[in-house]
Amino acid sequence: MPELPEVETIVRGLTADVQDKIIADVLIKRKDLRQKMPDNLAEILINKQITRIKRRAKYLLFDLNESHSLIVHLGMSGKMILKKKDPSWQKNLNKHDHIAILLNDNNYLVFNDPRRFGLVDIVETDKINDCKLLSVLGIEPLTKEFDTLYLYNLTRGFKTPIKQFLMDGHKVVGIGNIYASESLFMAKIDPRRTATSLDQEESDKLVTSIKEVLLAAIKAGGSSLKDYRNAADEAGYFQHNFAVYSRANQNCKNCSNKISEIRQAGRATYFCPNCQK
DNA sequence: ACGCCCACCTGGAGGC
DNA sequence: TGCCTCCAGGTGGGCG
Repeated sequence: MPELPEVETIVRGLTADVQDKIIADVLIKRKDLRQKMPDNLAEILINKQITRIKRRAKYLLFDLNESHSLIVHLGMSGKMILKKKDPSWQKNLNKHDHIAILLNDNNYLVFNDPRRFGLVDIVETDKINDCKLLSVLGIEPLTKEFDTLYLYNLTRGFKTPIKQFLMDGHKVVGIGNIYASESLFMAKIDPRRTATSLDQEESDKLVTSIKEVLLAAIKAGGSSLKDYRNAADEAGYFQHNFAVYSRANQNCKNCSNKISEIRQAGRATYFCPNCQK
């Protein structure tokens, strides 16, 4: 569920209230997520200060005393929510709350993930870029390095459809099923086109569109289709601005033709066959 | 290496 | 009410 804008919204939401706090206690209820939590996770976390909260791709990163970094991925259904102080915090956890982190102001962070496609891991901060999860990641789309020529060169030789290419985190990170459809609509590019078929002009439009769509979604606090919530447990509202996603058979906002829904690699894709070539 | 398919897991929605 | 099928913001492993 959460793509780059949703994770970024959580990072921004947590920063003011969580940065510089010290971890006072940790309760782990369930370790068997997509990847099993390390056995020594709680003992590493306790008494560490959360010095910085960052995002890389769709990962939340919590730097701890410049020694370790806590890595959290929300998968499809994960939430990371800051809850107000509660003397019975350990007893009042909900179903699918897998780990709770008590801070020294007695507020506590809860990671909830019904489908358990997410994960929680801990690595030494100076080795974070070499760790298995992060070392394979592609470029951040909101950096200046991600420009027309970068995308043009990156796509050379790839016959996979451009929509699937955009969703491949080994190439470009953060773009999931919603923002891939939205970006391609804005760039007027057919999602079924092969990646390598894009010329420089189209690469330019696509780079611009990706950045615009992601920034607009961050500004709107992310998209909440069903269960996405920010750090304060509130819904985002970018879903009201979708041009094509989940709008099958509705009118295109440009030309008023019907929006099409197709399946690509098992995922729904939405596009306007009239506008997108 | 690339491109494709599948699995992982739970819950909500809709059909009958 | 209940049962069944399909669907969902992600990702990596395994195959040819």
